[in-house]
Amino acid sequence: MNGMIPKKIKGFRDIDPELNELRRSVVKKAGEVYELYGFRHWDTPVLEYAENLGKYLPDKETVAEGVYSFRNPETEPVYKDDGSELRDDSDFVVMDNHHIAMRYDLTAPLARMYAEELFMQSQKGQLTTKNAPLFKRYQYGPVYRFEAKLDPGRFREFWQLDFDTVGTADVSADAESCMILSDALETIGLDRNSYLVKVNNRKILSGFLETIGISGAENEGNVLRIIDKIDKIGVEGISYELGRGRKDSSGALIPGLGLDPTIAKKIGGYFEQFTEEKSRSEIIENLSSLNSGNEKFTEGLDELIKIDNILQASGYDEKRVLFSPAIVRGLGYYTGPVYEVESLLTFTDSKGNLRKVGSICGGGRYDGLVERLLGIKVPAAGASIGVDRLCELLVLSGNANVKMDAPVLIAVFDDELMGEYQKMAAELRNAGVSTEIYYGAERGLKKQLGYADKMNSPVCLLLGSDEFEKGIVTVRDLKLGNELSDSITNKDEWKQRVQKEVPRNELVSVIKQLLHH
RNA sequence: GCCGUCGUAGCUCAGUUGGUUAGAGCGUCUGACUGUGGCUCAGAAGGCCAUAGGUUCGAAUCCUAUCGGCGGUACCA
Repeated sequence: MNGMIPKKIKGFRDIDPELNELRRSVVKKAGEVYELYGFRHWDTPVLEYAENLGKYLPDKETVAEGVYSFRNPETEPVYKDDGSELRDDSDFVVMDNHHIAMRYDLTAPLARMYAEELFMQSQKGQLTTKNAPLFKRYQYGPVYRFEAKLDPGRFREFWQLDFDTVGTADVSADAESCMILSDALETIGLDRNSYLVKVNNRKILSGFLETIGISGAENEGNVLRIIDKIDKIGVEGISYELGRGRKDSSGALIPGLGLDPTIAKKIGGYFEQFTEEKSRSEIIENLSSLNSGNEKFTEGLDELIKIDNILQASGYDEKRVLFSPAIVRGLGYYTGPVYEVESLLTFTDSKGNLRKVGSICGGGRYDGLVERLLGIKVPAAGASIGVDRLCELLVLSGNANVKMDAPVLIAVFDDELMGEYQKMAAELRNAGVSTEIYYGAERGLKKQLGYADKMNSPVCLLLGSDEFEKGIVTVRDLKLGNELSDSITNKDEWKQRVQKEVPRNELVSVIKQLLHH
């Protein structure tokens, strides 16, 4: 040992076969839905230059907050904005060990991939917002965040399953995002009543705040961050936090934003109207009546109306997609419609409390993300399923029904017969039956059957010299044995029922029959 | 990060106001059953009571720090 006991890093997990299977089925089913909408599967690397990933660079004050990053062991040229190599006074190319970071989502790498492809064109001025190519892709895989607090379903390494459309400003793409999320979740196996896609528009929020005198990215962000908590602390709670602050249930003091009470009241009053669920048309009506002619607000509202029209035309009612004017989404980069999916499934925790995991998908429109890398505004929209959180939820709520086929186990009695064991195994595998020969060191039959039991093997094959000479195989139906084990009375009789001798040349067909019942 | 709370066998937990040798159930292993798991019976192993200090004649129990879990809060591209 080198000063470290074997253990995994906090927030990282070993994935067992059952969870792997569940995750695989989630990704497969949702991916097929994405493909139905014309998205193609791409992958990008886990590591990226930190500069490309966003503003989260080490060595700045935002340091490593939330990201895993380090220096590239290899030195490479430093580039200027126009893509040419930076040179020092002696005209040598400036080399550096660039900062490298593990991706914290799949959207930033998408922006990099898109921007990388078009960089030269953009430098030559051949690329404009107008002719930026349309690009649709979906992608899944692990992303990494250096989270301080790890809730159930929240990890430092976790999978996301994204789809994005780059190169369109049409909010039809946003409407489609909501439809896709709904379709995907239902294909994965969620009931229509067990989730809700909720939609809002940042332009409406921003416009509203502007009308009451809150503008500028920082002020807006501060307020939005508090509004985002409305689900948790209610309208009253956010009023306090906007103003003087409040004390929470644990007695901790939460500092307020210190806004003028009349402004805080206006904000509270606005959201008060949306605390109960309303139909999309009611919300549109409601928002229209609140519209004082602010440009952003009007634009956002028009987009929402368009989204509603598309959803209606496509047959997505309020059971699937709702408008929810208090949805903010934490991410700073959203510029228009935002959406998230709330799971309504519940589970009981170890203390017997009924719990939810909350949001399982999120997305929205981010018209500025590619611009940061390319200098040209390229509109984009997309969404992501939090695969691991969803899997956790499916397991906890008892909705994870993946079937795992375990292999037939061939018990080993005699090394001399190993050739025969291999031959049986090959025959079964050729017939598509997954088969395993017991290679454990301890060969007591108890051990071997115990292993088969643990692996959940449906069948165990016993072949010793007796059977070999007689040209038979003893086939033990472990699955049937398990079913009968409750009613076991007479051991010998029970053994007779679950075990039979099968002629060697009929083995494959008998096993296939056994497995299919 | 901050506040609170908890930490006793592999797991779930008992453990009296500080008092001798720290318990149970489940699981594991062994045997009854030398080629037959689950049922049954008999037995065994397994603990520096999270770690490190301190208080005390005496600490699983009280105090402090650290680490880990949980809850809340903050942050979340």
